[in-house]
Amino acid sequence: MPELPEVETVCRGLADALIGDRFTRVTLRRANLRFPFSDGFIETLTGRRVETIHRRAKYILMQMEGEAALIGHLGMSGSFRIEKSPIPEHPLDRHDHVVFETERGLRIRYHDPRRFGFMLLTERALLETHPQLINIGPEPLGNEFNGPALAERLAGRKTPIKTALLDQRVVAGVGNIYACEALHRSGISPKRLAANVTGARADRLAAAIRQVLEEAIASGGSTLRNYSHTSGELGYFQHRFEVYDREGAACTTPDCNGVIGRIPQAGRSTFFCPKCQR
DNA sequence: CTTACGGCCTGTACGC
DNA sequence: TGCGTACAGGCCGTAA
Repeated sequence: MPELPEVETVCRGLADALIGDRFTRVTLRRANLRFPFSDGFIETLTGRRVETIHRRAKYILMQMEGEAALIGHLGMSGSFRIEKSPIPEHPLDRHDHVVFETERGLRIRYHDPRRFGFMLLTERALLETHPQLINIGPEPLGNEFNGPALAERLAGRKTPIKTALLDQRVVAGVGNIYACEALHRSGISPKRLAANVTGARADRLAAAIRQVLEEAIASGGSTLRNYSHTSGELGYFQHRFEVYDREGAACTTPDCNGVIGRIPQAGRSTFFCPKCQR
């Protein structure tokens, strides 16, 4: 489920709640998610204070007091819930795989039915060069991300632009929804050869990627208020999509009158307007 | 190096 | 009601 905006919202919510707090108990309710939990996972985190929480692409990076750091990923179905005290209506269920309890009395649970998410321990000095992160492309909300930077990453790529946008080496954090949305907003066909997105088109696409992500983050933050529902669940919020999951509906582009279509690309659904996306 | 594809999991929506 | 199929916001390992 989560793409960059949702992960950003989760990070802010976790940061608001956890920075400066200390884990008093860490419980693993199974031995693995996508990957086995690192050796010493519980021992390394228990008793440690949380110093920083950041996002890189769709990864959650948590630096702990001392030399340890935690790399987390929500996969397709991961979420966190923060509870200030146990809520009777929300007992742990079979998909609550990790539970953190803190000195300030919080209980944070990680819930992930499909278990495509993961949590890995590393050393903070190795965060930048961790195999999971080393090949990730530029952050789309960063100062250095623009049309020329995007075009450079797309050069020589013989896949459709939609498929290329999902490659995290091209640009960090874009997933299926926002790839579709950004292409629609910039009027570019998802089928266009990636290497042919250059010049003004690349400028428009880079700007559109930045815009849709920023709007989604703003929407998430305001919807959740302090980045969490009253239930304490982080990261799930509804943003208005122009094309995603709108097959058969009218295109929202002014004076277009097209109908949103859906095609498979690289095993994923692409939603687009065949009329105004070229 | 890039690209294509199967696989990992569970849950849900839908057609019969 | 049940059963089968398709699909779901991600990414990894392997093969070509």
